[in-house]
Amino acid sequence: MASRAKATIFDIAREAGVSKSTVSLVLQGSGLIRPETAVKVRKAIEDVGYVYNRGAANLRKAHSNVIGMVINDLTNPFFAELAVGMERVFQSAGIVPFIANTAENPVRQEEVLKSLMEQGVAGLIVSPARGTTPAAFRRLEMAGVPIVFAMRRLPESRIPVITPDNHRGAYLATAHLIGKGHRQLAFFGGSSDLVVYQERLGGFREACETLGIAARDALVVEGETSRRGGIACLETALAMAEPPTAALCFNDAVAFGVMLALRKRGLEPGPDFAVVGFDDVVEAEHYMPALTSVAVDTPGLGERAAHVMLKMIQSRTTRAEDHIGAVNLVVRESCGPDRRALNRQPGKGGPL
Amino acid sequence: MASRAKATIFDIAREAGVSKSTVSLVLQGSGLIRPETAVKVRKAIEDVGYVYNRGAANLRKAHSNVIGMVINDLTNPFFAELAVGMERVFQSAGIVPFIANTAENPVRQEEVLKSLMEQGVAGLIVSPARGTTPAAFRRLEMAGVPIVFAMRRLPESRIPVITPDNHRGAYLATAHLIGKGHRQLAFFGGSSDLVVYQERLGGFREACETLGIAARDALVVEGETSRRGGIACLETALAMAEPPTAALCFNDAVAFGVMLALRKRGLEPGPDFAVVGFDDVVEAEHYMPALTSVAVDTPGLGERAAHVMLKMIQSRTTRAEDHIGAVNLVVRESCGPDRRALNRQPGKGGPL
DNA sequence: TTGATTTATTGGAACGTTCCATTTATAGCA
DNA sequence: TGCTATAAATGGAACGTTCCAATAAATCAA
Repeated sequence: MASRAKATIFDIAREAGVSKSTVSLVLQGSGLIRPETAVKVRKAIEDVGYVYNRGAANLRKAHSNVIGMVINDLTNPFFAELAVGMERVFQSAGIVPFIANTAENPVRQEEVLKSLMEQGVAGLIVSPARGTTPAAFRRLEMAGVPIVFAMRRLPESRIPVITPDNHRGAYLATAHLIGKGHRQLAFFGGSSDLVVYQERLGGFREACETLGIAARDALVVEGETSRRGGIACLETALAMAEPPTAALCFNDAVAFGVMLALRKRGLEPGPDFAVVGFDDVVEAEHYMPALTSVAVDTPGLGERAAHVMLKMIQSRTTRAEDHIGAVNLVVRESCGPDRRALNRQPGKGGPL
Repeated sequence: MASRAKATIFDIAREAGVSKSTVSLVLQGSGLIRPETAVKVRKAIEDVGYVYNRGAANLRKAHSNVIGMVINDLTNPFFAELAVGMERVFQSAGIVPFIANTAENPVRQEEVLKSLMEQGVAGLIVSPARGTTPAAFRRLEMAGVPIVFAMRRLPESRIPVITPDNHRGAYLATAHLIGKGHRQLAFFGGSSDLVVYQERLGGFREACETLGIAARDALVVEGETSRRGGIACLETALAMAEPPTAALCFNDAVAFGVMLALRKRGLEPGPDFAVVGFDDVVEAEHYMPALTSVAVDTPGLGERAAHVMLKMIQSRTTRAEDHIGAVNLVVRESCGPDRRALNRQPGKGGPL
């Protein structure tokens, strides 16, 4: 049974009493071969325990069907959701995407990209690691490999991008906070080396300006994009002379951290301090209290990215349009009105 | 610059004025070539924008350096942690593991496995999808591909397994609950088609028997292994005539769901109903209240699995020993003593 | 100087496919 | 029956590497 040397189409050919070419045709489902012959060959394939050697085939065909997905942080459930969306569409196209993690490390990313290239990928969907330079993709671009960026863009690069409307999302969330009566706002987490950060912060700032919040009342605290970062941000903010009463967080992880830190101080997220997240990961809904967050339809973006990729491969081009995904604010329990605002106008009513 | 046809070692050879064989030697870092020649060749490699064709090489060498990781649920942060651990060791071995997701679907798993085989993987680390039959791996085994199962085992299979000591973990957790004075215990979530479930449930049962809990006071509620499953389990349990006062959950996700459902009913996890999780994912510590859970050192298991894999590849064997990882109970805030027990013996003291 | 050794380099065959150009078999038609 | 048109099957070359055996160049011993 356990034949030592692996079987090739020649073995199948001998077994079935046909030529290697016939076997190859059968393997590719060509309509040129007689049905009975095909049956015979397929039986032989089973019998010898054949496994197709895609490497050898690619050598001749010059294009694989491997699509790589390069992700900067597998640990963030957000990216898992993205991956799931992509897989849905690739699966129905009969292709299996391979995922590789760069752990937010540009050096590691270089290795991953190199490995994927050597493997002869047909295309790449990438959420670039922080600090990536456009040079990292020059090789790929020269080789004509289709690439699409998901969720993150590089400062100056002509590679197509699929991303949510970060600016608008931040604007919506901030407007909501202001509408609740908050006048001292904060933006928590993230740092300016991320384009996404600039976009979200931009939306926050624009909302503040447009809706009459003085610049000095819009506090910006940079920090890690994690629970821990959120905790740190809140500590910093509450230590100030005129602390904010509400915060828009760079992402949900930061928001969770903020809520945690509030609780630790005996404050209740929502009534005592309003917090809004960004991304609306599944946990947001299940948190206590449930987190108000900007929903970006992550799996949907994954699907989009996959479709664009498929189209690029099919039309053998390396260019495509950017896609800016719609966002919407999902209001839950984590942001009540400003208490002081309520005191000022006692008749103004309840939480909604 | 953007040469249409991709460069081969022949192009390099021409550029550098040497033979293809010399180029090949340089590529492999052979000590046989004169340093100056090597330099010349390496320059040519840069100049022509060469990318190594691993497929072609494997055709000759018959063993790739690709290792695949097949995961049943990318969405569960638990598996991301496992992946991270593995990547640590593979990275230092200079190899890039490719991750593929089966979404707990045996059919999808079949496709993934097939694709990986065709790609000529050197080895596979697999957390099999629920309902996998040993037959799914026969092909791989016949081909002599080293396989390691991580976290889950198949009922009857000689493939080596890396798994935490589920039985012991469940025993410890249950004993802890009983030590707190609980007499009506429940086991929430999971279903018996999972070997892991049987192991954990086994530990629970053994602790109950050994420590004097009657079988009729040990309630078992099967359910999804997710937050939602946890919510459902709690509802079911509390609807009973003599509801439990504490539960060991199949995993942390179930535990989170249980805590959520408790809160929804106005009960406080810990004081009103003790809950213990399993796996100790990072969120457990950050939850409110922090979840008591059985820590299994997931990244450590990932590292173990990777090491075993490397060793198998190196010694070209397909056999290895199982590894049962140590576990320990991390006590946090989610399980107080049974209130009724306190009432019975008021002097018995505080939560610990 | 010559032959024996060592050091660097090279050509050719092989790996397992695909695809093109042929060949062979089958059927259709006058 | 012979001839063409169609269908089915085939052999050979090519894809980009690696590895072995062989050659060429440099060094050494006598």
